[in-house]
Amino acid sequence: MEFPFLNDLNDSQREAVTYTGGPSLVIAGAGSGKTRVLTYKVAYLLHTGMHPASILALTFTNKAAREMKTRIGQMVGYDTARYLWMGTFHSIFARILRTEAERIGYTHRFTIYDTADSKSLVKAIVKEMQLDDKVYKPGVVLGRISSAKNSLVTPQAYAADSGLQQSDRLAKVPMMTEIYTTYCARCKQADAMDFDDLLLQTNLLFRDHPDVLQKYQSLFQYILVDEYQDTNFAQYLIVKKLAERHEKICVVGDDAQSIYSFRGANIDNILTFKNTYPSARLFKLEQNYRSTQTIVNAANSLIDKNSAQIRKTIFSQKEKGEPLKVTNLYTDLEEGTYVADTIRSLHRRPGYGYGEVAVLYRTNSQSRVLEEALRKQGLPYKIYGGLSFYQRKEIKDVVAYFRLITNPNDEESLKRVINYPARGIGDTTVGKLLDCAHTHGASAWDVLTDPLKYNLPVNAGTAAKLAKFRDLINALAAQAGTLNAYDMAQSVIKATGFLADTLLDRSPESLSKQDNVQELLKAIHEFCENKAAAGEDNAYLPDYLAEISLLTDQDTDQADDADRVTLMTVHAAKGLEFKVVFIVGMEEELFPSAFCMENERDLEEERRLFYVAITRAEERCFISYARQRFRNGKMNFSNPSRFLKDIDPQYLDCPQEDFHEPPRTIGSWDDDLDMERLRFGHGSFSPSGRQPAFVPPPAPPKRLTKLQPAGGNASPTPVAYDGLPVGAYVQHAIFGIGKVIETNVDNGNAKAVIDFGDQGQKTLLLKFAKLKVLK
DNA sequence: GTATAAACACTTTTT
DNA sequence: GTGTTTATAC
Repeated sequence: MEFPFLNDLNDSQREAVTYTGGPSLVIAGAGSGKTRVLTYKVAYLLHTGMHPASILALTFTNKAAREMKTRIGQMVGYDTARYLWMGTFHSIFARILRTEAERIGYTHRFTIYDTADSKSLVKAIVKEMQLDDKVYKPGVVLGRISSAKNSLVTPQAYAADSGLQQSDRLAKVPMMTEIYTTYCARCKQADAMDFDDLLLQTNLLFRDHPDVLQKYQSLFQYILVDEYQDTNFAQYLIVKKLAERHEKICVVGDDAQSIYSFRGANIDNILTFKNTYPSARLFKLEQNYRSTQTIVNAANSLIDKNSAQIRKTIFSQKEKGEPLKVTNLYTDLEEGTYVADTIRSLHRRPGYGYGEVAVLYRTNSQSRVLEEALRKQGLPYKIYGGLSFYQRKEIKDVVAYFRLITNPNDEESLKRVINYPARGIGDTTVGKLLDCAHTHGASAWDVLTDPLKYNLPVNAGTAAKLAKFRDLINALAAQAGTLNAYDMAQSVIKATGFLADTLLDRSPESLSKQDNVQELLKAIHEFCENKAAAGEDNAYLPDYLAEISLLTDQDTDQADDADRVTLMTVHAAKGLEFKVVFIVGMEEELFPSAFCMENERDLEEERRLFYVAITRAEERCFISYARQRFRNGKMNFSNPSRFLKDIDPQYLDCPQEDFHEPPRTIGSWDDDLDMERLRFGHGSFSPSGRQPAFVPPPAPPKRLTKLQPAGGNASPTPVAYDGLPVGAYVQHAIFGIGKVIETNVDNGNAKAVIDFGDQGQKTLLLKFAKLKVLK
């Protein structure tokens, strides 16, 4: 029987889908139908008679896996699709690790530490070792541990590596080896793996247990990897080992969209795929179905400035489209107003619903001003990023109980809940407990189980409190084998006193906590029902935990189909598309980020990030930058991003200035003037969205002639106005060009009467008006 | 052992 | 400007 779906594909897509002879690399340009190729390829493999359980398809997000699974299910039937090994790297290998856990000294119920747990553990270790946590910053230390794990460097290897040792000495953190060693020992003691362990331990498992490797090698007849440009060394090696036998592997990705190197992703994996698999075929998907020709061409001209890449010619056959509009604003606040105004004006046209619009920024902190600007004008929006559901304190607390019940050795969970709700077990006692455990090489739970054996130095009252807590957890653990996850969850929040504690007060925070916990219970209920519906007997607490510990905010987004503007970071936007895209904050030290400007490699990644941002747009792309911006509580002055110069100007619409002007010096006279303009100018110029959307913003301050002395301290001294002679021509942002009729000082404020021709005569306060004097 | 205030630090973050 | 952590008093 002929595979019925081939007609849905273009030539290059079809070639990529039907080639199953050996390793293949599919370079999928932005918007070129990458997911389509992956899903069709899986369907095609099934069509050729391959069993679903012998296909391994790896993605980076649960969402991607879920969507692909759904689409394949629609093509070949859910009863087939459900047997596919399709999921994130982490979830697939967590599953394999649970099966094989005993081989590497873990139990199948091991806990997965999230980043907060890992950080807390590092912090505790640094403190115990009496090191300065200003020097050994937990985040930095964890980063080094994470890179080590992603490069498959175990603590022993770390100690033996002179390069790493020297690097640590240079970074003034010579105790890294000891911290790393202790960190791993503690995780093991707690029967816990962090995110990186899921990949590292899989590698160790395959390295040290050839029979296990062989088992999975023969199980997986075909391996597919999505977003291959984002794989790190640990992922690369797992895939390589698994594929070693049949070399039936297809990886899909786009080197131009590699933006996760800070998480260990190595772009070389995709760039040098041919070295790993010399017989590999290369397929390029170069037709972009998403964006206008102008957007595609602009993005091409940008990415062309990068040196490390696989050359390709992305093209679009859609309409030519409008140029990318670049806009210069004075301040971040005005940028917000500009975005809101433009969205509103677009929205008046049919086909431009709010849901078609996204505002993308480099850092989450930029969202505030934008949010306020949109809210001020009553525009509906949704923000991605920030605290996810599972990172909220109350949820983490409840989940910590679940974790502790499932795995009492889970020290991070124990620390979290042993005194929450308050049971009179304070820091001192917990400190003694942990200290005692660590000196005896036991887990905290071991000590709790038999305090006398370990000589825990506490008085009788404290000992009783500890015993009570221990009995509570034990009692719940005993129930966990018989009750399903939902019944258990209810039992937990009652028995632990959690419910009573949150119900106690009626403060708004407490009410919101209750809501969130109810939400959690609802989710657990759904989980149990789904399992029951599928006829599976794995709806117990550990099963639920195994599922959620690898879930993140991306997965919890409510089916929110309300028509809202989307606000998110460029990173979060990867893989998405919008009719209209705003890219804001295109400024030096922000985009590219100040942290990425030192070496060319990082800079190229930032350029790819900009590329990702532009290629999210289907029809219109608006790029803006501000001259000054609040950052970290301070006002900062900035220059336009160097990346703006990388785009071929023929695709841009930027009338008001070129961004080739030399860098401005901070604290110059101009900037003082700017500060003044910001403070006063704002109220008169960005009122409630009166400004028409496409009015060119005021000219850059650089070209301003002095209109008033830099008496910025707002003293009541009369302000001179000798810089503005009667008869001079000036330009105003809204009224246009006008002639000065007269100037005067009224109540210490310099004023000018200006004739704007058909706009009429206006009396303007010079300190409010942004006037450009024309020569 | 717990509640307050000052001190602090702050890119991006698929898991 | 915001949220988190640590120091201090209760």
